[in-house]
Amino acid sequence: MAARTSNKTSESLDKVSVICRALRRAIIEQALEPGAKLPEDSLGERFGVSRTIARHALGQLAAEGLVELRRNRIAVVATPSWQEARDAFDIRIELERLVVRQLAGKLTKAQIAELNAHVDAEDRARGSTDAVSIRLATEFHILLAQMTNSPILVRYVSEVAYRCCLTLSLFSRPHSTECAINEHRAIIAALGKGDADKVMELMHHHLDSVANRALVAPTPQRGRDLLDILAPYADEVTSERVVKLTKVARRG
Amino acid sequence: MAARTSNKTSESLDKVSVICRALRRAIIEQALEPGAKLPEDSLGERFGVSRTIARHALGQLAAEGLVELRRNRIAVVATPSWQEARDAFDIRIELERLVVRQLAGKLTKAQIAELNAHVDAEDRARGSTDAVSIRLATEFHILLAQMTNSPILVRYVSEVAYRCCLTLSLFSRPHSTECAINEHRAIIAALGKGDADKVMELMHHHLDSVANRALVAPTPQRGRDLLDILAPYADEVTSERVVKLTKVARRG
DNA sequence: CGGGTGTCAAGTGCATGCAATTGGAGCGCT
DNA sequence: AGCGCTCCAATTGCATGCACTTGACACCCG
Repeated sequence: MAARTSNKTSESLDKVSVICRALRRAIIEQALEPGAKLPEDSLGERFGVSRTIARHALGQLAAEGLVELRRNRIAVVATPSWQEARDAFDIRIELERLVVRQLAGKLTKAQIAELNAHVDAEDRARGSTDAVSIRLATEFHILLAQMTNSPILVRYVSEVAYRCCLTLSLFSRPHSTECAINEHRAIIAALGKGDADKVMELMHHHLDSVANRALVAPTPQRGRDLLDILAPYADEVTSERVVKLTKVARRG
Repeated sequence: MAARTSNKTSESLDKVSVICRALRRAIIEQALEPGAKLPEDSLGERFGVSRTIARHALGQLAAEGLVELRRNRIAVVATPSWQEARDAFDIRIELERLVVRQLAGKLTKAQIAELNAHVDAEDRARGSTDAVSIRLATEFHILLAQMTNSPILVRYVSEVAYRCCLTLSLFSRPHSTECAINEHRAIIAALGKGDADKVMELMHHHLDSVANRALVAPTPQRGRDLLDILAPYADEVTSERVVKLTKVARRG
C-alpha cells in the first residue's frame, strides 16, 4: 500500500505469545525456579522488546497461574503451596478422565502412532535431566487433550498440567518418570481397545500416583542471574535486536 | 517521602481488573452481545484510561475466553460455537461435581445460610430480565466453588461458568431459570446432609438439564452504540476523568 | 550500639506518540 | 453495472517517557 510494504515485519507471530512460550518453558523446566524475580525491563532486554510487551506477557502468565503479580513489586515465578499443588492435581484428574473418556475407541491409527512416537521420545530422553523428562511427560498429556478437538479442554488441561509440572519440579524425586512411561503406554493401549471405564481408571491411577510421589521436601537454590538463565530461551526469538542487546545487558 | 506524598493516587485498586470486571459483567448480562466490537480507545475513553490499560484488560478477558483477539483487528466478544458450548458444559459438570464432592457435609451453618440467602435473592429477581437471572444463577455456582477454599478451583469454575453464561445468553429461553432455583435448593439440602454421591448426582443432573435447554436458535440483534451500552458499567469506575470524558465521547 | 529517619536507585503504573496494518469509500476501467 | 485499484481514516502494535511506589542503605540521635 501507499509507498512501500516492508517485508521485514511480516513475521507477525505476536511477540507477547512468543515471550510467553519462552518463559513458560523456562519455568516448567525449572530454569526459572519458583520465587525467581521477573523484572519487566530485564525481560524486555533479554527478549529484545519493550517493557510494555514483557508486562503483557507477565499478565498472561499470571492468568495461567505460573507467575505471581504483586502491585508495585517485581513479578515472581509462582510458588504453589502444597495444598494448591494437591488441588491442582485433583482438578487435573477430573479433566483428564474427561479427556480419555471422550477419546476411548475414537482414535485413528495415525493418532495412536503419534502417541506412541511421543512415548518413544520420552523413553529416549530418560538419560536427560529430570526437568526435561517431566516436560515431555506433561506434553504427552497435552497431546492427548489436543486430540479431543476441544480448544477449551486443551486450554484447561494445558494450564493445569503446567501448574502441576511446576510443583513437580519443586517436590518430586528423580526416579518418578520411570514407571510413568509404562503407564502412558498402558493408557494408549486401553484407548485403542476403546474401554472407556478402564482407561479412565488407568488415567486416574496414573495421575494420583504421580501426585502422591510429590511429598518430599523442596530443594531451594535461588539467586542465579536472570539474563544467563534466559539466554537459551531467548535464542528462539528471531530478531537482530536481541543480539545487539545481549551484549549490552549484564547490568544485574 | 521526598517532598510530598499525594493522597490522590492512593485508590490503587488496579484499573485493569476493574475494567475486566465491568466488561465481564457487561458480557455475561448480554449488554455486550457476542460479536460486539471492542475497540481499545473507545474502551479507554469510556472508562477514563489509556489504550494501554484497555488493551491489557482485553488480553486478560481473551485468556478467559470471553473475548476474541485477532491480530491488527478490533477485538470482539467471543461467539462460542454450539460445539464449544457443549464442551464447556461437559468440563463444567466435572469441575462442579468435584466442588460438591469436596463440600458435602463440610459446610458450616453460616455457609449454608449464605447459600440460602443467595437463592432467596435469585427468587426475588425472578421478575427481572433474563440476563440478570442467569447471572445470579451463575454466581450461585461460583459461591459454591469459593467455599472449597481452593483458589484454582474457584478460577476454573468461574471461568467456565462465565463461558457457559455467555452461551446461555445466546441460546436459552426465558423460562429456564424457574426450575433451576429449586435445583439449587435441593443441592444445598443435600450438601447439608453430607451425602456426597447424591449431591454429585444432583449437580450433574442440574447442569446437564440446563445445558440441554440450550438448543434453540440464536437471536441476533447487533449494532447498538458501544458508548451507550457501557454507560451503566462505567459508573462503577470512580474517577473524575470518566465524567469529563463521557461528555466528549460520542464520536462513534 | 540499636532503632528510627532521610535519601536514593530500581522498578512498576500508566499515558502518549509514531509506524504499520486493515477495511472501505471512491474512482476508473472494462 | 461489475470488477479492480488506489488512497484514506480508523485502529492496532509497540516503544518511550514521566510520575509514583518501594526497599535498602546510610545516617543521625538517643
